[in-house]
Amino acid sequence: MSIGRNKPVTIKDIANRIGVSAQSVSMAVNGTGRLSPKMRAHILEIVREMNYVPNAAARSLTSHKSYLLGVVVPYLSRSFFSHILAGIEEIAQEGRFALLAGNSEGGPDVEKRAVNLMLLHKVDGVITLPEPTLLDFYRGIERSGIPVIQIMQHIPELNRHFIEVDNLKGARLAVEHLLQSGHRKIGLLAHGSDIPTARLRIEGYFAAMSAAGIPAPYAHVDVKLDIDAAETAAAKLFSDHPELTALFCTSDYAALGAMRAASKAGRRIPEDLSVIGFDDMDFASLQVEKQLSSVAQPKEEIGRAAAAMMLQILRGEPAEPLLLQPELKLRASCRGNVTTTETSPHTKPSTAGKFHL
Amino acid sequence: MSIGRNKPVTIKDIANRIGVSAQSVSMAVNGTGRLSPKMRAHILEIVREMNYVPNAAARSLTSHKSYLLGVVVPYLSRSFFSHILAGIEEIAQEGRFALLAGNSEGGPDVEKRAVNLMLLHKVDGVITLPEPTLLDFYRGIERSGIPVIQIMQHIPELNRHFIEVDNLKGARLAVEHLLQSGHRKIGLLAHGSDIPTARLRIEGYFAAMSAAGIPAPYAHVDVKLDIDAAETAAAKLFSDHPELTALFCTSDYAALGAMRAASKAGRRIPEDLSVIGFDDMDFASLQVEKQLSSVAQPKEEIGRAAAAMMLQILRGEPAEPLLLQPELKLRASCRGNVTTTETSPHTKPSTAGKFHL
DNA sequence: TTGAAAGCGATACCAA
DNA sequence: TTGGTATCGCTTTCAA
Repeated sequence: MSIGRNKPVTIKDIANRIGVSAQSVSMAVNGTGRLSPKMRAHILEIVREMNYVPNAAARSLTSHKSYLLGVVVPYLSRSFFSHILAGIEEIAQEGRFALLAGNSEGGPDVEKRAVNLMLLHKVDGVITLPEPTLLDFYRGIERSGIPVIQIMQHIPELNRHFIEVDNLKGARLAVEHLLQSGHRKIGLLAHGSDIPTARLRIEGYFAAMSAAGIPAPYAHVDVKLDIDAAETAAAKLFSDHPELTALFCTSDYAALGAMRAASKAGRRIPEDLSVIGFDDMDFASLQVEKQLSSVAQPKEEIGRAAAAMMLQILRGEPAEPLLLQPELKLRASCRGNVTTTETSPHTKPSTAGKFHL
Repeated sequence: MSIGRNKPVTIKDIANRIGVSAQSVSMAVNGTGRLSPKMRAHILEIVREMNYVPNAAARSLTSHKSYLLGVVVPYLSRSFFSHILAGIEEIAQEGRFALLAGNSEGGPDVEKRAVNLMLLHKVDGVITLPEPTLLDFYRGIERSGIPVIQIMQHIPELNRHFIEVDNLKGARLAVEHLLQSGHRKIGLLAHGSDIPTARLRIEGYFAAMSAAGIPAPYAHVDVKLDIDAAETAAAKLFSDHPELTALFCTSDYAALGAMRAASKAGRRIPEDLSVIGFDDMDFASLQVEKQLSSVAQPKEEIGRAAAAMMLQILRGEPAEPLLLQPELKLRASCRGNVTTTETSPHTKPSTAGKFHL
């Protein structure tokens, strides 16, 4: 066994071996240009035989295409973003693009660092969940010819290349369902009203309530995004408004806090209180008993759509912004609904795989 | 606003502008070689002024270092792997490495495809959760000079570069805790005994039981990795062995199924039955009431350790395999323990961030 | 339809 | 300490 790395086969080696020029080989490998079918086939045969692997760096240098896509999300570790990442990967890989993944840790400076690292690697495009203050930064990137696609939230001044989910609609779906189930005293437990997406969910609640002729805000608390804070706030809400029969929460975390508060206050779910959350986090369906109803965002689909839009743009085709539709997942936490233990598809481990995680 | 991409500044542009040679600039930028401090400072100033960004592809071509790290996991979307990925990213980025993320979808062919894509991009190293049947494939990669680091599970014949978690110890910790809490009738709900890591967890149970002088297997079911299957199996276990007071499950999914079965059978947790799972998935701590005790694997740490080992190897330093220690997280599902609602740190959304996911 | 030659942008090696 | 030059592997442009 040799210690040093054996030099990889280059396009020239192939060319010399067959006795053709380098770019004939290039053309054969890339399926471009005009080449006699016979020649092409022969070259490809030798390519396989000699185990030739093209060098993407060299390609990138001459062709100005790296086949690299950069993706930055606030927290790589969080389930929500990892589902998006997986969606992006699925499509990117089909287009023979590799994925450069970066973590912004929710801060503009780290985000910049992460994207700059990608820029250095000459990514063909960047998919990001952009920090609004980085408008100029991203603008510069687009000006340099690298398309930027925004997901989940977008900077309107930057471009019209974004994929979002209809948060307002999602909230309306949830509240309308509660109304249709006969609830009138529906409270709102909102988190971070300074976050645009959260704002829309709040608006959705108001819209649905006022459409039903119910003066709103009926009972509204705004809390920091924290389960414990939500629990405290919900407890207060319940004692201030004992007549509440339903609660819409703008996040599953908030809903979890609320359910804990309800449980401690001796309010049974769903008999005394129906609860609907937002995001359909894994834990919503993975409760032992009272599985949480939630407005699900099509996470993987967001990723797929973003990647598809990117490929489209890179092909030079125009792209329209996309507003994806959320879906209300009804589970045991709502009165009048099935109480069977349901497992949402994406969290259900396959029975066949070799990995159990 | 110009349509075309304005040509990026190259090292030559800088050199011409100042009147020095190209490699003086290169040296200044990379902090290598000998250069008068004055010169170096001056160059760096101009570099900043002209907004020079090095071209990683060109670098890769000459230096044979791409500063790209490939990471393949079975399922990018799953929380477990995304935490590992985040850990890797953290260290990689500190070393100025970018991350090429790939999804193997639990199958050898996809895994190969994913890694091959990375190879094409000339990654400096590959971190993988390897499919055992790909021994020869990975061997070829190592032979070509690209180090491969294995995480979670490893192919012994490949190399000694792996990071694992002590599954046996984790299981022992759990069962020993149950024993110390006074339990004697401790059941085992195991999943996929064909998976090496699962095997070790089963062994850990046996080891702890026999060390305590309790004939084992006491009550043992082996199920497919599926919550519903686990529930069914657990239900049978409970009716066959009504005397059981505790249950160790080799995964949190199995434990969830068991808790559901217990609930339906009218067995209260933890009064009638203590349950401990494995993996400390997000949903374990994010239960409304009965939070699941679980053996936690240091997911992020696995990633960090893997990346650190990679950097070490790339620096030419030798590396020893690492066996990380699991930690028993005691929660409400065990008798005799605190029943406060606890949120595990990594799943607790920060109160400060702008993102709520 | 194919071949020869010129870069792409950076580093490494050698000479000064 | 600094500058020239070859070269990395491939694509592209231009001739043939």
